[in-house]
Amino acid sequence: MDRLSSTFAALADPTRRAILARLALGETSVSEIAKPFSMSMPAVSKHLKVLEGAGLITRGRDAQWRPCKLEAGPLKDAAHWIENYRKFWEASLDRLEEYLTRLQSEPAKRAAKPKTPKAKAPKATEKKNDRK
Amino acid sequence: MDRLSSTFAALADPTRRAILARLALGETSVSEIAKPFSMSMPAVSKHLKVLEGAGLITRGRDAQWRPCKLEAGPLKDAAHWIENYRKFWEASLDRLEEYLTRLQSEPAKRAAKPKTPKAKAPKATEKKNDRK
DNA sequence: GTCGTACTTAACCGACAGGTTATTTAACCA
DNA sequence: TGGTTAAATAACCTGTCGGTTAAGTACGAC
Repeated sequence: MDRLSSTFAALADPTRRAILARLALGETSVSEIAKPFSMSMPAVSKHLKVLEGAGLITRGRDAQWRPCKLEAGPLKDAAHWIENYRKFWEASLDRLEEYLTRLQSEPAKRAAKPKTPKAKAPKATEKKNDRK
Repeated sequence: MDRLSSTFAALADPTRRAILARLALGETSVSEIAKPFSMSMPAVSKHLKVLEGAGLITRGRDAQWRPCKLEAGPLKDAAHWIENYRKFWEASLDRLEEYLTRLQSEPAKRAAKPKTPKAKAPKATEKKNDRK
């Protein structure tokens, strides 16, 4: 699997995101990581393996402990990929603001014709509404 | 599934990322989206369903066509989540730069003792190296 | 109507993800 | 040497993913 895919796949699990959040506070052992979760050690171990496979953590050795450490490199690439779409969500916000502004500047439209006979359709305030 | 998880899960597939890239160029039909891929229409349809489920696209209706449109809102949340880890990868880069700078400023160290007897270990340039 | 086009849904399949329990490895301690 | 703790691995189970083919639906055109 390519790097970006395995990064996103690793981030798709809330348990793994929580583990990363914990590791952001500092390097720590597996059992310490496992504590907040109601699942077996092997399950946590598997999650760590996924994170390690994605390059998001590295594991050292300290006696019988295997300290895990956050490695945010892949996150940088993921952020960079997403960044290419920034203009789209910013454009959406612009459209929302424009819409709200228009609502404020002409508030009479809807109240003006309160009882058009047989007008069941809601006057199509938005262009098209195909949603069910 | 929570929003962030389904967003990352949707992004974990290269086909779906390619679809998003195509939609960034503009709204288009399903068969148009399917063209670059060597897979059946139902497969593409499933990918679109995943993207729609994650809120990354919306679908309209134009006769028998179902135009797909990029909705980058969830990407914004994903970017925001990742952003919390920016300091970590920036810290890594700082460490790398520091390392490279140190290498340049003292280049004699390694060349100075070319044949220390039995010194197999590479003089531990880094503080601790638990890496395998 | 019925024909063709665009697309979705249904049913199926192999592979993998996420969890379990039981066993094994690795290291410290006495 | 044997015992304890930390963690990984093995074997297994179930559900979901990504793909298939075949059938169904929605729409425009004739």
